[in-house]
Amino acid sequence: MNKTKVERLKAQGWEIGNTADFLDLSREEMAFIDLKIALSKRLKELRLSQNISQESLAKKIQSSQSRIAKMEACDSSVSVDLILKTIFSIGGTNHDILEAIQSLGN
Amino acid sequence: MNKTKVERLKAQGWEIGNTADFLDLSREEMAFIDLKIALSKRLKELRLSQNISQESLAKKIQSSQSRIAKMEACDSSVSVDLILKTIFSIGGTNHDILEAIQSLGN
DNA sequence: TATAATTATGTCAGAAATGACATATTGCTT
DNA sequence: AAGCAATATGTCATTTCTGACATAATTATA
Repeated sequence: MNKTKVERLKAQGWEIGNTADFLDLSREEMAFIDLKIALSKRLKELRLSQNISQESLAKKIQSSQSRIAKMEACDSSVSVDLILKTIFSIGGTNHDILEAIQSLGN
Repeated sequence: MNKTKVERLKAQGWEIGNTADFLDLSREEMAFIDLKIALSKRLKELRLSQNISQESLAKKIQSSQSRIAKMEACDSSVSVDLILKTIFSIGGTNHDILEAIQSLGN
């Protein structure tokens, strides 16, 4: 554990070869990934606050447990669209989205 | 092209408001579309504020004029991912995203 | 400890999004 | 009005995302 951000991103499939590449990540690429991570965290918080398993949430939105897991892990194979739809489906509101983005600062 | 009815109407400035039920749109579908529309509007505002054509923006992000047009029209064939990436690419920040969402109220 | 429940990871066929292109439409300047 | 730049709309081959499934790893509970 205690992975660096680079390692976490790499583990999730983001194309980051080394530190140099990491530094080469443009501001806009970084902003997008940070936003996506914030949303996936908020999704997990919402689910846990309702004591719902990934499996039952998956059924609720007609998806699968593995895809929920990937959403919450901010896997590169999931879209922001899917994360947002899921947040709304679990009862989240614009306020949740706002808070998630505000947590990023700037 | 097959946009959804609500997206076409909304994009053209129709006030859908609370009559979503006749279109069978659930609360979460509505929330998602409203958010997407707000982001696409903000993208257009950002581009216009910089006096940039869709064509030159397209080159900047290695896309095409038609796709920029579809983003700004909130076409159903474009993802929120693409809209967000484009907003950041044109110089937008989290603050722009926040403002767009806040404009939705609630 | 075991063993059940939950979550994580890998894969893949089908579905959806993408850039590109053609062409239509609008808006602007003379 | 004509001509031109900008934007809108439609289509399509390729790329990417998705649900589903298997199974591994983790966590909870007996």
